[in-house]
Amino acid sequence: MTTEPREHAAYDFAYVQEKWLPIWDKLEPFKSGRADDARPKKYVLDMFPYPSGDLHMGHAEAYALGDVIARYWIQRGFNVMHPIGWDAFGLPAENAAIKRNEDPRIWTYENIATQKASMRRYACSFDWDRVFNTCDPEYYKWNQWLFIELHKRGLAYRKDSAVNWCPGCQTVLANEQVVAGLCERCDTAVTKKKLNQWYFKITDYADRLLDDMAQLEGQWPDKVLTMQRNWIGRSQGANVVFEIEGRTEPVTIYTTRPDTLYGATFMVVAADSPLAAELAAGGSVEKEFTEYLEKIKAASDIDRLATDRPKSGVDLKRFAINPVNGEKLPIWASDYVLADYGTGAIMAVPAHDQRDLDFARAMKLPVRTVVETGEEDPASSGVATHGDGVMINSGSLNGLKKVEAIAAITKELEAKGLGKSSRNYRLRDWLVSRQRYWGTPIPIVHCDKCGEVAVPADQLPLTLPDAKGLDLKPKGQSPLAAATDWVNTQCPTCNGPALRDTDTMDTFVDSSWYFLRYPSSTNHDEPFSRKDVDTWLPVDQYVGGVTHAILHLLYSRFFTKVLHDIGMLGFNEPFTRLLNQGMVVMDGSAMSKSRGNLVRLSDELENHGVDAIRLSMVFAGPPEDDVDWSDVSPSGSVKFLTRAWRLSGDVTSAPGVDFTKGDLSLRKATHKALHDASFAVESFRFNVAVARVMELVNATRKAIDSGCGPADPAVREATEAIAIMLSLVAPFTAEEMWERLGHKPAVALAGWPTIDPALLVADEVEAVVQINGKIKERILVSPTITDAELEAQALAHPTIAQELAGATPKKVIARAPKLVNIVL
RNA sequence: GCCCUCGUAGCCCAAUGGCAGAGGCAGAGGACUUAAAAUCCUCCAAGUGUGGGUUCGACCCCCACCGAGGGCACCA
Repeated sequence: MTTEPREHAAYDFAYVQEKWLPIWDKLEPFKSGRADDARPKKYVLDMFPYPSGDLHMGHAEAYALGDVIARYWIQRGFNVMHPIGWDAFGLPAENAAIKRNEDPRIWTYENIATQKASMRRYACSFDWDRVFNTCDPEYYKWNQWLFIELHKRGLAYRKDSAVNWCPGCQTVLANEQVVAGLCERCDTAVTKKKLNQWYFKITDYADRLLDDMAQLEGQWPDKVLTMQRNWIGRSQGANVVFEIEGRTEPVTIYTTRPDTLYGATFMVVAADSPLAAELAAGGSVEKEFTEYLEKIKAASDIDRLATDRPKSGVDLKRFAINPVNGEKLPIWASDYVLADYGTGAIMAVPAHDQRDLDFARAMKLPVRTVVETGEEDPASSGVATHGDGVMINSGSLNGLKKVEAIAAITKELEAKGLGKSSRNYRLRDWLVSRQRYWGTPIPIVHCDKCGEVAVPADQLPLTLPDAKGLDLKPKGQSPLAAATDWVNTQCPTCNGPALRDTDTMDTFVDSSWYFLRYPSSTNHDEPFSRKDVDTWLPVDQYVGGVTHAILHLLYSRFFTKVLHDIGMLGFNEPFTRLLNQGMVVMDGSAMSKSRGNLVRLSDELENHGVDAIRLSMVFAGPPEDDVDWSDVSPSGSVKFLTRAWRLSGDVTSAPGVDFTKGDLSLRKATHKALHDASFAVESFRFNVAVARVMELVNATRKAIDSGCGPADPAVREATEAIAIMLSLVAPFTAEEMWERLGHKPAVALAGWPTIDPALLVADEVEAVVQINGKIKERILVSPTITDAELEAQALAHPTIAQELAGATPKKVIARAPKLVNIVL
């Protein structure tokens, strides 16, 4: 736009936006420093977007918050890297491609261009030199390289397993794509299907993923740490060996309560485990068992997850021998025991485990209490007791407490070779295969002679075949399988005919290490250089939605640890500090087209301007809270920005004027605002920082209109401070103010004003005098007064003396210079 | 069922255990104006979900309950 400035009495945000964007393009204020930069580094990272269309309100909030942090540290003199890229592989592009019958690349790169242009207009302080997209062969080449590194170390492997299967979409689903038992996209009930798939062995890192969280304590939201702990779900217990009648091999069970071993009255094996099938085979129960197995396999996740589901199972008519007392325990098969947790078999102690008790009552099995807790007998109450108590009916354990009994029995079992202390995890290995087109091809060749062979590094990237001619519709097999020219290849080892793996990688692989690539985004020889990561990593501040609290963050932590072990990284946690912003909602619920409460970002920007929208997002409340757009007032933000902008036109002193000659009370307000705003930003209370700027704007307005007047140096000092503070939130307004104040762009690089500590202390402060906690008097005292002096002044005060009426205080608490409390 | 977070003016939100109010929205009145808009000034409001406890002193710490939101969910 080349319109001349209108005669605008009011601040014209549209004009100001068009005016500064090309100037900033030329200045490139946010290029992070290169090798010779002496400033201390800060790596501020926003979670990269998925290019699903243009930016929406959620992006507007996230990037506004990340920008405040990045711009703050730049002003504070740090060499800030604030990069952006696109998480560009994934199903929405594939679905759009199917619908439009074109290559997913077209939709993806168009959307990236759209989002990039919107980010520029939104004045994000990104370093545009470091951009990459995960669907660029130059990027996914390194996914493949990393896959092979994991494969070399046994951390990438294939296995048969029952995976989530959506009959509607004809594809496997990740756990996170199954919402309440339904496919998140088509709402079809998800079933299980046995498939041979690739996994990453994240379970090898379970303990470190848990224990290293100690480093993150206080730096990450507690909520996220708790969620990760629960997700990993480490439990401490013991494996116990039970002999089985008529079977050579004993069966090992896992329990967290070995102390209750004498209370076991039956054993349960997972119905879908090989063990259950073997124990049922050939016996009178085989038919009944097979029917049961068919029934539970047909059950959807919906049924399986129902909380009040009655227990079911089959008596296998076989017996296990309790190692501590030789008792014969009937063995049952049931679906309440999971085949892939622990050993897939449990000892059932109905008195002290609710599930076992429910099962025992349903099947009329005996209940034996072995911990006397003082509560009602579980056999009659139907409520299992979990608490501590005294062991009974337990041979050598009788009389012991829970902890003592666990130690004693574990030791006893270990001595006899019948058991040992053991740990289990809820965390499962990460299923990375996807039967989809738009992802990173798995760089493995299957050869009849040589088995699975990694594609040699010099043949990477293994690029996706052209989408033209491929049917991308989901049909249970990867679309890549149909690209016969691509699939048929030579074995890299024996040069014989071989087939490529046709699956692609989960897109979470792409995002698990992208933050390592930004410092080396143009490196063609390695995924990242050790020198670059040593310079920039770990990420000092990560900003993103809480929706990624578990998966993305857990996977990234896992990758970081693996790369640390390989020797490519010198640290083991990728993100030092984490901020989770809330969502933008409307009238209390998430925005959606179907709900009819969608607010379009482009409309809001059109109506109120970029700065007002950014300000509204930041000022709406604490960043981790949801922003309800019906509660915020963008027009109020416009009003405030206009008010601030007007100050810059009122200042009449010249740039460079000596501030120390300025009005003292306004100077104090300025320095206090700078001090408080710094503190607020550093503790993520951006809304409070904005409130401090508003106060200073009000104080400056008053000083101009009815105080020291526009020519006072303090008015310039205050207005310049306002421009600099506003540059974090409202860059256009701030830049315009900065120019009107007689400075050259860019205000983003002006530097945070130095705070004079002498101006932060008041000459006199008001101290409160309380009697028995009730305020009786306020007195003006020096801020440096001692406790004793304050106490003396308080007691000598006429009002207080009168109140006391000669009574001797029991106690006097003085907290100089704020208050005195006299206790009678 | 288990775990986590949060309840402060009409609304959004502030308050290192020390005067409950910083800021904003909405509302009322006034100045300016022929009038309106814009702008400026002034005013308005809760005793902190409920009940206990610790403390000289509690919005803040502890316990119980009520309410809202979120996470996990047959993990032995």
